[in-house]
Amino acid sequence: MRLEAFVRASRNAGIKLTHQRLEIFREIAASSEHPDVDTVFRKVRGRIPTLALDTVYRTFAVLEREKVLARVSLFSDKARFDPNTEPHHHFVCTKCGLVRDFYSGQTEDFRIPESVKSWGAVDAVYIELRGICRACGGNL
Amino acid sequence: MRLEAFVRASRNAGIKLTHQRLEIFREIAASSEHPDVDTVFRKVRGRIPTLALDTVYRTFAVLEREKVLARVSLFSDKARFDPNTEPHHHFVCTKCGLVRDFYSGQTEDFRIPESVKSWGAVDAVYIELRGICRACGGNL
DNA sequence: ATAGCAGATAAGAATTATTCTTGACTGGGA
DNA sequence: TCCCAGTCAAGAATAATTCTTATCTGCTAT
Repeated sequence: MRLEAFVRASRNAGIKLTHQRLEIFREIAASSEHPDVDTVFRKVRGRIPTLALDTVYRTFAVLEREKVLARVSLFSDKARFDPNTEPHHHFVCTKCGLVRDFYSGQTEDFRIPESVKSWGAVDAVYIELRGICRACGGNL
Repeated sequence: MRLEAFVRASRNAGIKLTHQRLEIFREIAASSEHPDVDTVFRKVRGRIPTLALDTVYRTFAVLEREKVLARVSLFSDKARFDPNTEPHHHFVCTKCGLVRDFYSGQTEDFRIPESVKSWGAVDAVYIELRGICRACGGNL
């Protein structure tokens, strides 16, 4: 169960296990929909009426640093656009945010899992290779 | 050449081909680094000093709608977090934004292109299946 | 070539998401 | 129980994005 991992990670990292953090974690762990910060805030506030939105942000930041959870999508803050309209993929440096295009014929071979097929129709297979670019110390 | 596609698409869509739009498109088409809106704004402003930031946003919105370019990363505006720390992938509905997790053993088989290897070290293969969920009309 | 107009633009205000500041508070070790 | 580093709430501050309004301009029909 995820709650245990959370408790364990908190102790390891020397992070205080507060009521707020517990409820925030409970909320996001209970959902399979990756709710945004504000949604979590409103839900948890039902249980802790004095909760501040900033506490939700800070809690997520801490849990992300401790790898208890991960941010969905690396490119978060600023909008970026891609003039390349052919189907292609990206290599992304998780350190500096560098993005480079690459192509692969292998997407044809990808077998869509049955579970996914039952959720809807798949139009595109997008692959993101995440790593560290040379400038940041990858492949030295 | 991309500029032609842009000019063609503009005419097709009945969009006016203004000086500003041309320069904004030139700027992003010239770069392979998917610069953010503000970077494009500053560069183009060197050539058109009266350019407004909002024009860059509007131009990208129009070009995105006309499919002349695409937004890098679907989840743009709000931060979302994922309590699932095992390696996994996502099915994303491009209409309503629904996100569901799925697993696949096939990432092991993915051959990293040589070009990518030369850019840096790859740590993870993330796959995003994009389509339309049932609720939005997929798989009817 | 020119007029007229639908659509585009600049400028700055407004909105929305996120982070910072400050002073009060608390979990948990000594 | 005391202590204090770390945490919290509240609201201000920042940053990204969008909206409003008045002015202007590309383009089609003339």
